[in-house]
Amino acid sequence: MRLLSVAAHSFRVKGYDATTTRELAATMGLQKASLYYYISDKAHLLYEICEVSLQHIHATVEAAIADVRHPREQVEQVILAHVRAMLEDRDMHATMLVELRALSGDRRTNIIALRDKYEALVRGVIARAQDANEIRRDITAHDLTLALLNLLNWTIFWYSPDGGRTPEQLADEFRRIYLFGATAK
Amino acid sequence: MRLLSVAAHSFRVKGYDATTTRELAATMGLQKASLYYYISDKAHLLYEICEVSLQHIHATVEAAIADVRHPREQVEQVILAHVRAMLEDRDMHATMLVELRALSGDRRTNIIALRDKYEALVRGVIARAQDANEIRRDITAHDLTLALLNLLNWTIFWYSPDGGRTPEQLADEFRRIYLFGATAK
DNA sequence: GTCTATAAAGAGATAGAC
DNA sequence: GTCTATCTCTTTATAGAC
Repeated sequence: MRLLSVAAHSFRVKGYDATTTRELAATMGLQKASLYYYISDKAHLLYEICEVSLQHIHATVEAAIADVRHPREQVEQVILAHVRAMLEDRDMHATMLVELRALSGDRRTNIIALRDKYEALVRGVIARAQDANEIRRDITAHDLTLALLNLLNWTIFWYSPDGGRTPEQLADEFRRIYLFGATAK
Repeated sequence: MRLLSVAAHSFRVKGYDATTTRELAATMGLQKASLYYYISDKAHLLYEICEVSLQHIHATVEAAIADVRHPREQVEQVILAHVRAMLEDRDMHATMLVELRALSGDRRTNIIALRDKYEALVRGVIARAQDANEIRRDITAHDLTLALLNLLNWTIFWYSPDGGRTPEQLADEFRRIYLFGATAK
């Protein structure tokens, strides 16, 4: 639905609270009241954005590792797929990352559950690579996962497609830094 | 000033726009009108929080590397000082990181300048370590800096002091991952 | 599906007394 | 410094016609 994209764009640039239903309606070429034919309330838009975002990332990363046997190669595919998915739709994913706190009640609970499920997917990949002795074991899979998501997620706030680098090039830099470190030659 | 801490806390938890001056006044034990004895407008609070946050991080990191000669040790000190400073006052620094977009005009310009100045400080450390061949040169100092700040900054959104780990322990994990990678043994 | 009109509540900020 | 009272504007959301 196009309304979701319009909302995601405004939510990323101005924030959820600072975006008014009037603006969204104007961008869609509608009157404010007409929005309520499509949505029950403003928070519903945010909820759907977060849901679509997390489901998309989960499915993309899951598909990327499906046919990969080697544990360390799985880690590499997670990095590439995650960066690609995020940067392909910055509006959606940046909104999900930053505006979750604006949700409340069941909506919030559901989105947090989806986020935890995705984290568990990544953590599983890391843990299996540790079992195969391909990833260091002096740091828990939990912390290695948080560090990886730190490294990848923040990118969405400074990346610009006009910067001359593709998501794939950036993902490869992150792959080298994450796996081999900044001191590697 | 205590008002700044109260505001920073609400801004981090609920967001700048979702926090009302009425709430801030109530938390301070004042009437809404009394706030305006201390501030000119609501955005002034956000501006001061961002300013104090960035000045504090800059000063802390600068002090941490002042007496360190060895280039790679400087990088290590940046990691430790940055993580320590951030986690010592999560309210202030998380607000600065997320709510900058709510500022406009000169206020926004000034804060972005402070942020750029801090990034330049870190980039200088990385670049000198590259010159000394202590840090890999197949990735630009610019990108190595962004990757490092990615890794460190996002932490503030999931770190809890109740989690059983100190900022120093986390900083050491980040140091190992950033310098030597997740595959190091 | 989309409109006009409007209800109902909440927001930031100011005036002026004490 | 802090108060009460209030202004003015903006917000989300609904009613009901077409």
